[in-house]
Amino acid sequence: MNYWLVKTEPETYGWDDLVREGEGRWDGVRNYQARNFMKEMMPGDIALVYHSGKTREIVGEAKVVTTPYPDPTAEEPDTWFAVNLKALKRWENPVDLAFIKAHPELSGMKLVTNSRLSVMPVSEAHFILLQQQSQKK
DNA sequence: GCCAACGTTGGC
DNA sequence: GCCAACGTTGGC
Repeated sequence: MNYWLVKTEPETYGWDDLVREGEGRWDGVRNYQARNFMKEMMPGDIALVYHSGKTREIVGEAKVVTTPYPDPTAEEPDTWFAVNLKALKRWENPVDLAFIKAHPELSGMKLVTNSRLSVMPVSEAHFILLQQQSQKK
């Protein structure tokens, strides 16, 4: 079981859209590095959902429910991939980018060191820390 | 709105 | 294969 972080602009497709759809297709990734990570996803993996743009924060956890499959929205569907995600839990207290940057434990996250990557692995240690933070008042 | 960082494209 | 030009992402 692996942990991931996926980024999205909530104006385009965000947490609320995922909740509304129940199971949503995470598509549109057009970056090779992100694509390569996505291809490693397995059903049962957990993906943190991060909103970029006006607010910059991890808003909740979703579960990967399919293996990666060709992205139907791509012109070359053999090149790009999608997975389906199911919203698991909205975080009571979203963890924002400023917090992550300010904490030495977390400041090595790819979210900080490679700010343009839209799909990235998250270590279990980081995941646990982030989850604990989201449960604090 | 600006700009830094990064990725891609295309001329040579 | 190099690199300048350009486009995009995303934080500020």
